[in-house]
Amino acid sequence: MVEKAYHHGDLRAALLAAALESVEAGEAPSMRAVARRAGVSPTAPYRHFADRDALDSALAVRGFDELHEDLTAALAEVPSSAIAAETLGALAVAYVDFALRRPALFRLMFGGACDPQNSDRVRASGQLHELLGGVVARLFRASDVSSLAQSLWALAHGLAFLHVDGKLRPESPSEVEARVRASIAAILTLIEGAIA
Amino acid sequence: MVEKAYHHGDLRAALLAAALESVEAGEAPSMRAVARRAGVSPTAPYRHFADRDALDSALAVRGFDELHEDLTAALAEVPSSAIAAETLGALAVAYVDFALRRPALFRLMFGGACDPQNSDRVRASGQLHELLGGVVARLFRASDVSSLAQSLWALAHGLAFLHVDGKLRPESPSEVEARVRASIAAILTLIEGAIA
DNA sequence: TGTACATCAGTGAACGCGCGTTCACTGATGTAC
DNA sequence: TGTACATCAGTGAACGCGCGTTCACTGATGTAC
Repeated sequence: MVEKAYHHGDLRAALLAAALESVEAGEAPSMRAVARRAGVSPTAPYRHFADRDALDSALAVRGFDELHEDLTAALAEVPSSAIAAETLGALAVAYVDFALRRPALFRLMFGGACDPQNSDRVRASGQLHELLGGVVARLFRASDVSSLAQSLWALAHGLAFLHVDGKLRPESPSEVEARVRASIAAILTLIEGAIA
Repeated sequence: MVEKAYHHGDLRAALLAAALESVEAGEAPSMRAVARRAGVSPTAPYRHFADRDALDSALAVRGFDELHEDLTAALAEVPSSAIAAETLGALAVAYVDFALRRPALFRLMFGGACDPQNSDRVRASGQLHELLGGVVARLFRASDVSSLAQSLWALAHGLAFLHVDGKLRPESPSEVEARVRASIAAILTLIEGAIA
């Protein structure tokens, strides 16, 4: 699986991949565990990540980037003539879907345990802010757009977390998917009714 | 601070209190750390908790119980003539408030890391389900109440988590409080408009 | 094309740490007579 | 009330573990001449 050579080629990428496997397997992505998984000596990661925190941050950044891509892709599939509910629904579904596909990564991104100073991380999560804020601003010309954007993000975020944590009635993946859509529809329909 | 005596009196309670301090201080509530904080030998906790997991679960149960109390209290202060938005707003504010006052406990409760089999824990989080479901059922006579309840819970939960994780623009505690109210109001007003 | 050397990526031994958990123990408490 | 004894809560030494991190190292790569 791992190309064995003294110089690995792209160990940094391999380590990140290993860390992702680690984290999705429910293990903490420790420096040593990640090195082990990548088939490399325990201290090799230090050539690519200053310390444990840097590894965590790099993982989180990757998560934010992927989530951003997913949301962008979801947005691209919505026809520009779509009403707000359709657009927001698509975004929310993509958001929850990401969390369900990558539960541990999602938790790591939002777990808050690791340092919020890391600049890449700030940038990556900032992109999310912009994307969401932009969409809401485009859809609603209300005065307090930021508060509405916050609420909508929170709705998707809460659905994601509750499902990831299994705090809702246990269901099969496809049922979960359907339920999420139903929940989103429930609120979005009400909102649409008020706006239209 | 700690009454020094061979027989402690209520070491279990003291350990739980120490664990809460631990967790709110940002440390992991390890068996040893908790014992240390309670001024007791490293193995004393084993008289009261089978293992590390039992400690975690006990903490989570306590968290769920406290949150349930907070929500019940918030509900009691809402006049019975209140419209849905007022009732739900009060609940959501109490929910977010709990998360902000006890961020680490909140994360522990919903972090999902520890075992979901624990029966006390299932009971404690079940009580939350009932409370929320009951309120929503009372307020709305809609057909799919469970999906709506889920959405509303998710909204509060998402707001709580985003604030706890500092994913929203950093703000002073009082500003956070105001913003939460504003966000809730933003959506609830729309819902009210659709229903009234 | 060939050699000398600097650079750099990965090694492996070693450190000290806090952890969870076990064990045989001991001191305090409470109950039976 | 007083003594004997069972019960139980807390002790402290000890174990093995994986971790983060350091260090001096070595083998591969690439560049200058």
